[in-house]
Amino acid sequence: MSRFNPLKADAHWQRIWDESQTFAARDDSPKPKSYVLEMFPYPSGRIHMGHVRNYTMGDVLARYRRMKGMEVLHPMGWDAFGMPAENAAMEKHVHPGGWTRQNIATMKAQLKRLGFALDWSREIATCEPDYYGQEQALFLDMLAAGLVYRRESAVNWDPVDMTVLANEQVIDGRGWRSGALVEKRKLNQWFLKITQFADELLEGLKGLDHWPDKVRVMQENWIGKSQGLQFAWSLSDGGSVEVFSTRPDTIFGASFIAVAADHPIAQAAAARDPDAVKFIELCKQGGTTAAELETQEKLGYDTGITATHPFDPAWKIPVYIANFVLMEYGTGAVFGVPAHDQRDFEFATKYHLPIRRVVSDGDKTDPDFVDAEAYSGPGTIVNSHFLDGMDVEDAKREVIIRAEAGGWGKGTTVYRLRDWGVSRQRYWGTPIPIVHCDQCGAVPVPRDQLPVVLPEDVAFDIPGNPLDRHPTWKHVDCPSCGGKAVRETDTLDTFADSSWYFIRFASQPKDKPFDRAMAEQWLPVGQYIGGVEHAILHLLYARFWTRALKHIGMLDIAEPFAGLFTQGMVTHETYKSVEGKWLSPDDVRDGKEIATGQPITVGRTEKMSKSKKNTIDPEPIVDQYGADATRWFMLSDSPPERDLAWSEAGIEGSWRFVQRLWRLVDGIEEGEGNDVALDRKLAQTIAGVAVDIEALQFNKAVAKLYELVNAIEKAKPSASRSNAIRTLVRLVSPMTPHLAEEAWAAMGESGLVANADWPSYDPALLVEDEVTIAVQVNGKLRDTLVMPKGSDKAVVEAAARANPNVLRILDGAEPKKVIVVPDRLVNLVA
RNA sequence: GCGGACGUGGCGAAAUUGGUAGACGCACGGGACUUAAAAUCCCUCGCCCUAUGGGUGUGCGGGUUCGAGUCCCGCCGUCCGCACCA
Repeated sequence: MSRFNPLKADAHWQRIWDESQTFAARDDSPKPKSYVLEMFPYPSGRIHMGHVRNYTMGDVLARYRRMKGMEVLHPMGWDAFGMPAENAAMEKHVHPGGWTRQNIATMKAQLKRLGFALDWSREIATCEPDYYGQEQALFLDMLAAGLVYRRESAVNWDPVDMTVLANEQVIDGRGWRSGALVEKRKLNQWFLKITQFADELLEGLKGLDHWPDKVRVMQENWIGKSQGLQFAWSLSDGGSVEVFSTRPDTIFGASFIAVAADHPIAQAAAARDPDAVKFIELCKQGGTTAAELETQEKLGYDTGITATHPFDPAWKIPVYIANFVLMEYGTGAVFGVPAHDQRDFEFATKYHLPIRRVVSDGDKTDPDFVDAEAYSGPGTIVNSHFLDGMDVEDAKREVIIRAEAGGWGKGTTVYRLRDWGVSRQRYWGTPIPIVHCDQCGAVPVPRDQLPVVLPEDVAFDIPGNPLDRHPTWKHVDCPSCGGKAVRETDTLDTFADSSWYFIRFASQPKDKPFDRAMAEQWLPVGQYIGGVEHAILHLLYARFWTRALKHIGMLDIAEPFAGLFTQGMVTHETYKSVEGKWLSPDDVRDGKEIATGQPITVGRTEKMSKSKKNTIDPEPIVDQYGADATRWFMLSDSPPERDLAWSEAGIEGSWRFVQRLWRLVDGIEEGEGNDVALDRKLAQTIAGVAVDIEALQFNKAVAKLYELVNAIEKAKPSASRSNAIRTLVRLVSPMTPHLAEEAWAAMGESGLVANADWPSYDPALLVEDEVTIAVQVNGKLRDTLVMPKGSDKAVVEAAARANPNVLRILDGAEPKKVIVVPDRLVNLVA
């Protein structure tokens, strides 16, 4: 009996798939279309296990859908712009383009070795002018439609990466890539008007039934919609201050106004009062991490100004500068209602401001609020003149109506979402197709001059943007007046590149970003698979970009990804030497460090990372075990949304299974006669595996296939058995495609198993004719009965009563009650 | 603090949505084959006990039910996201 040799088989079948263009998606196919997409990789150098897991899942689905008769678009490309290329350029003195293209070549070869059913004819790399040039065209389309603007703004400046970051890219006050503390700077920046779509993006989430709730909630929170009243208080210095509140119903509980440290009122106070300056400085020192915010005291500085209550000219409250008010949110000023907001409560307690109850808490209606913390729940409005007796929601409406009627306020919706700042002071990105002219201002590059190509001759010996200091590149004539002008030297945030690549996969004409009809044939992506780390950034930007294109009338697709699946990480044990240094799995054998023979300590199983040295390079694994065993392991054991712990034993197990499959095929004996039990098992497996793959529950599909293999191995030769083996080859082909092709050919089947149909079965076989019925006494299992399916209740009850175990336990007693669940169980209650 | 997910053998996990808990895999142990090893095959495998049986068992404490991993109430713990959001 032979062994399956992946070294030979993998390359052989990969070449055949390649040559016959097996997985090229046909645009003109009459079959129903299906778009399966995994998040395209950044070409960092080599693929890692996370890629293998991600792409294996998508591949199984793509291959399965092909077998089910669908025309599947399953493309691959490269998110090829970005900073690591520039860092490599600085460290290793290579060109970012050369470095990136070399990485792409390496990683493409690695992906090919895993036998993914990808349509490589549609491969795109975002760093090539035929891609980013079309992106520049889209940028200009958005500009023309008023979705792009430029303004000076305080931006998040990453001093290590020397570039601006979007709000989404600042995590706990630090750059998402560099981890450096982000500074505020004023710069002229290009913005995309994502806020114009805030409500659409929020509402659209409701229809995304095939997205994880977690991701929908995260996006919902990020968009952060609040409805309330924006209104003005007139001030004792003759001015006024605009505040925003979601609780206008508590307006009669106001006891102070608080403004942000960089609010104009604070600035004005600073101009006349040195103590105010000191306080503002203090505010700016405050940290922004979770822990710091939690412990940070609410501090205020009384400006001496008072504000007049809009409903009572005689009612004055003080105006404070406060460290907890953010200039970026709402109007940068709030009115404080200590009784019904915990933050205001703490502030009022510290500065001895009145705490007035205006919402009843159960029976408590007393205006003197003496509770230990603020009450923010529902209730009836009290101590509030004309609002008394209303519930909170009615009172909100009433105050808004009166404010609007009185002309001093307006019902408003405020979003946390900010416009998307896309300017990056980097070289390795899509050049922003704009020319700055002293006479004409910012002028779009004419369409016939696109793409604006990145110059190749750049140097990275000093920090900063090489485009900015390039001797010639930026100096051009103004497209409008012909006078001397300079190019925009900022490039687009690379998240722009990944915001529409899935459209370009569906349609990639030379002369435009995409063909509308062609793109609409494939879109939306039916199943998108990737890491949860993109839950906000990439997925929100892509949703926005798609809606922007719809708004412009370029594409009639509202949501780009109908189905989303976020897969778990691949993890591995961590090891430390006696000296406490991280050790790679390669340095460890039998609990000892190979180099020193010293015992090692096994740490937590964690996400594979270079810093903890617990990575496993997929390539040697594929060398040793082949693509199929590697793929099989990626699908086994752990549910795909959870983490998968890589282990030597696990991959060995997968390897054994691949060989077991091969032995079945290799040792196939044509038998006579039917084995109905095996026929049933086969039918159940065909049906069950299909359900599991469709639900992306690969671990369950794997378990069912093991069961079938166990059953076939135990079965005696019969026509059923040889049929089961032939069918098994098709069932495993999405997971272990090389072995399946090899087996398919060995069994004398024609064509490729990749083009075979998913097996069918007789539905009658799914119906068991015998069932095992549990026999319980007082809810405890005492025995089981095997009976014909659909047996009469009375018959089943009689059989249960006659059961020796039951007789012994009942000991002659008559059951008080008998529950018979047809085909499931009998419970005798004594 | 807010939001979300989760908690089942030594480990990864399953359990048709209230009906035989632990399918399937990994590991461990025993055996067969072999001069030996590898490979392969067979058996055992939640825990406890007086063992062809019985008790107990799905983070903890209650509850509903003939019957709870699943439903309800109250806790504890782990992970993830957001956060002075007005």
